[in-house]
Amino acid sequence: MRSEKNGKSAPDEVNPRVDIYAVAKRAGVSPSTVSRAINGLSTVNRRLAAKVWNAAQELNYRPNLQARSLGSGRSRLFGLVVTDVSNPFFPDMIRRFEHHAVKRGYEILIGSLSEDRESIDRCLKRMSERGVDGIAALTFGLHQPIVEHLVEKQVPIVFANYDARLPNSACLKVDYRDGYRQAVQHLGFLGHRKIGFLAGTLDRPDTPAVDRFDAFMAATREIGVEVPSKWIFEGNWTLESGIAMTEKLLRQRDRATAIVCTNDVGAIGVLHAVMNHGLMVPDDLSVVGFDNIHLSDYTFPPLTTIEMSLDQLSEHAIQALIEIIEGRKPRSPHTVSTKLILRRTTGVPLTNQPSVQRRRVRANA
Amino acid sequence: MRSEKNGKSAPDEVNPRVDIYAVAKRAGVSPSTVSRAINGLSTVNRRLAAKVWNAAQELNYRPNLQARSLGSGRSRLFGLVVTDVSNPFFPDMIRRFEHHAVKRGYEILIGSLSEDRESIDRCLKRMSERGVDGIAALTFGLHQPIVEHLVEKQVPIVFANYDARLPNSACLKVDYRDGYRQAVQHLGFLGHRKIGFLAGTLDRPDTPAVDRFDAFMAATREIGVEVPSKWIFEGNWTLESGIAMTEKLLRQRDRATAIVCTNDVGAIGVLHAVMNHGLMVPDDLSVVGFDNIHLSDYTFPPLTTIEMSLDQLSEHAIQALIEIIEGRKPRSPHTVSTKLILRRTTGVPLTNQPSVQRRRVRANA
DNA sequence: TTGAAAGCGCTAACAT
DNA sequence: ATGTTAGCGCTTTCAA
Repeated sequence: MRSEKNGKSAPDEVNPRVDIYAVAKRAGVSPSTVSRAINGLSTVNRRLAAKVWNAAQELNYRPNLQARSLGSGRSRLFGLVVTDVSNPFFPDMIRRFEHHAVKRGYEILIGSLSEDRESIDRCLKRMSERGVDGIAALTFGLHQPIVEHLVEKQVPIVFANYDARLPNSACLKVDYRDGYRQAVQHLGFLGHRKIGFLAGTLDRPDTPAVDRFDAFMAATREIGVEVPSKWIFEGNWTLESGIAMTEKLLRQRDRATAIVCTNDVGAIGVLHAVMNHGLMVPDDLSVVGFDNIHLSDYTFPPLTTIEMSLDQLSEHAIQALIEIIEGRKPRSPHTVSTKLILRRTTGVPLTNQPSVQRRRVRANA
Repeated sequence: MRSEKNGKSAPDEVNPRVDIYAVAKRAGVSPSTVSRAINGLSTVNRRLAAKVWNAAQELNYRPNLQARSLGSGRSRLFGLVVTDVSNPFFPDMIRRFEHHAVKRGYEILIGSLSEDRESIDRCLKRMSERGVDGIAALTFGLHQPIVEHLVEKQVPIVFANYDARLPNSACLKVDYRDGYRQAVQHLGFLGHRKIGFLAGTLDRPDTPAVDRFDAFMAATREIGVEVPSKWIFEGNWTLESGIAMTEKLLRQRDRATAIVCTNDVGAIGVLHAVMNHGLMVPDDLSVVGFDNIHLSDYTFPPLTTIEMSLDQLSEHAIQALIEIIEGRKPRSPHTVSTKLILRRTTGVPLTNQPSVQRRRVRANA
């Protein structure tokens, strides 16, 4: 017998509790019928269902989702695990994911991982205590420790570009190949034959850095363009490494006329370095990014880049999770498409014609 | 009698359910004692508490937070309501908020609002069904409809720069004055007397656009600088309006030598427009942004801007919410500090000396 | 200080 | 198709 629970204010005569019993009473049916009607079970007589809906409306009934979870064993909560790199690309992903989750009736819990084991444990523990129905690990790396942590649990999980080979898991496949193919063919079409690449850290397999690099190499091979190793610059995803690597590029005697990047932030570093040298993009160097982060539309000049569909990524992740939950075998890897976004950082190669610079600046207006 | 609930797999002999009863049994105490020990109630005998903790450890006990919520009436969930403008500043805020919430043992539910009434209703409904313990409305505007929606509920809520005068509400005060004072004094120190302002939409009161504008005007007044209305440009927060307003500025015969902005995105528009005209920042025009969004460090040149502490904002919001929940009267408006971040877009005014342009570009390297 | 037991609001197995 | 009822795992009152 509690007179007043800590949190919610206690119901009284003036403000009686509105639960399924109240609704049931008003609709003249049993609580289970209310539950069934509210949840849209098809086994409910249409007329009764209508009465329930009316009663609920009149009483301004709001289901208590906590209770629902406890009763059903399903929380309608998904965990979204991302890495804590200050990558401007993640926030967008979070928003899209949130959006699609809500559309499907789910809420999401966000977990940011750093590299250390402890942050992973804490995050996964949090999720499990809240009873998430599934986890989307869009970490692009860090798969192994997550898998280890989850191997005994039964919670459904979906990875990006990583096949965990776990019972309740699914794998999303981002089509890097197609994106880089579009970019490289575009450069080839403009007349570039000397194309470089700004890579991320390539020291570990199964990372997006490696996947993207491979995709680029495959694409150049396809159009018969050779990429000597001196034009492959291993950076680390940061603006700074983009700048540093570009300095290196600009110092080379036989330099590439275009550079394709692993990510937009690195590409922006390239832009800075080129400007700092008093050279122009795209005349002196064409550059292509990857991610199509919000700000890539705001660079000077606006960055040509490859976009992966964050909407598809989120939708498919959620779809896959729901399929697992409902016991349907997720059909073949969901694939996430990519496409080239043409802006102003690619053009025909004009090496050794520095005199056009000023004119070009104005032409951009 | 259920043989197996839909969601969680049923416990069996090999994998028995680990709940407080299991822990109680192992520790040789009652379930209530376990509950009390786990929740750190001080009324528990230290030795018993230790036994409980051990038992919990050994069984790898994880509390079920759904059940906890249902029992206690507190969900340990906060709603974070933001506006859906594609403002690069919100993602950062979400991250910081998330971080601090988790530190305090809360999870957050994100809701993005558009202007329309329906999205507000949907969002607030979502939050109330999940039983959030409080809501932080960091919408910077849109206060009124939210208040209307919440006026009958008792859920604690905190606004930014808006005093709702609701029973369970608190107000965070962002110190715009100080930030713009620092910016204006910095410009004054550099020798600027002709300072313009790029405003947001000023059509409604109680918006950050107005607050920031007022702060700027107060600051110029303080140092005895007059700002004629022709140097006040009303934009709408976007890059495009930043560009358009700058075109206008550059066309004026007697033009300002510096422009202070309502936000970074607008300021970046200014940067673009200036470059498009073949002019240089800061020589031809100094510019100051506001927000210190991630990308403002990546512009060319890197943007001098005013930062408001997102950490303080989140921490204070959560603090205020917790104070309300615990019945303590939140002490006077929590204030959020701002500070000028000096980068490369401000310098001494060099109007009518366009010849320095090229040199300057290189000097930035 | 500790234990027993009655809820919290809902779902789902079982019976009808 | 609908009703009855026993939980879901925890908190908290009340009694000891």
